[in-house]
Amino acid sequence: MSQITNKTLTILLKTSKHVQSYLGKDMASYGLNPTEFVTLEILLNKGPQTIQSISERILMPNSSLTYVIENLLGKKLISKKTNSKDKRAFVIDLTSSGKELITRLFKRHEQTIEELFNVLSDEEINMVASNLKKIGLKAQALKEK
Amino acid sequence: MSQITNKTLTILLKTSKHVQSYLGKDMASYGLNPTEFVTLEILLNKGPQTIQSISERILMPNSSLTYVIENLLGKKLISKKTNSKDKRAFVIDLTSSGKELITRLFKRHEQTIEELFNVLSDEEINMVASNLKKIGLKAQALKEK
DNA sequence: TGATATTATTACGAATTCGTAATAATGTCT
DNA sequence: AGACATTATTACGAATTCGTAATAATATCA
Repeated sequence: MSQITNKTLTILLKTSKHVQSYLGKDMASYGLNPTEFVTLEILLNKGPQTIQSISERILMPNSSLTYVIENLLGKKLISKKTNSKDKRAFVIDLTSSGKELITRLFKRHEQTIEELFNVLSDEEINMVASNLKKIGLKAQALKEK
Repeated sequence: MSQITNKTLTILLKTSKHVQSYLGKDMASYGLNPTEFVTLEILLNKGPQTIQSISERILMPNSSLTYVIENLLGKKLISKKTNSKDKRAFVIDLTSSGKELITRLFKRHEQTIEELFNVLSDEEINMVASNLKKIGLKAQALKEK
């Protein structure tokens, strides 16, 4: 039993690395690194967010995210405004050029992902997703205890 | 269609992060970081290796691996000897204390992984492994072209 | 043998991520 | 209001990883 779990773990981590490496290369051709890309993607699909909220979504400490936010601000792709409701937090949002960029790139990105997953049937994709999700939740639970 | 692939991609990357984070915490309690651990694991299970060979197995540039090797040498867990057959390459091997350590830790590590995967049946684990492998190979192929 | 390509390693600067502590605003409870 | 906990952010040093170029030994081949 431990043979297959260890092997599966290795495959999981390697696959993830290969995929990240491939997508990273794609994103680099847009002038963005993977973290910058997902940050913009979240702002596009989920709307304006606080830094804290983004950091939870992408599983990155907010101290690290600061660096990403600064770069995106430097590129004028996002804005950072004070929130009248809660003066502790800033609200991050896409600028118009940021929105234009990520909208365009996200379409290309989706095609890239489709190409990646077309080695599997829809049913297989769903099964992989649900099983991976179980493992992810277990890992999360184990870590916190 | 693109909905499920994008969602599955997110799950894959998140799961991988959760798992790495959990295992990383476990390894840190042994005084090793994940890269150091897998390096020792490879030496244990695959025998003595050149730096080049290790770097290919763990998908890390050898320029990065140098840093890892230096740390492991500093901890006296590995040795680095010249190879009479090919004077370009050094051969990395476990020291006796390194072998003792990784043998002990690997047993604990296997139990940890089993606990992680026991949310799935053996059949499901095998299915996840084979499907992920297909995606990994596709990503690798796409990246190289 | 001499020229050239290949392989393995190293050097090194830069990018990225992390962890811990400090700061400021807010919420809670008496 | 005052004491205390919580939340969001920032500061900052350190760890880790990457990419590119340089070096040295070896292999190949005319």
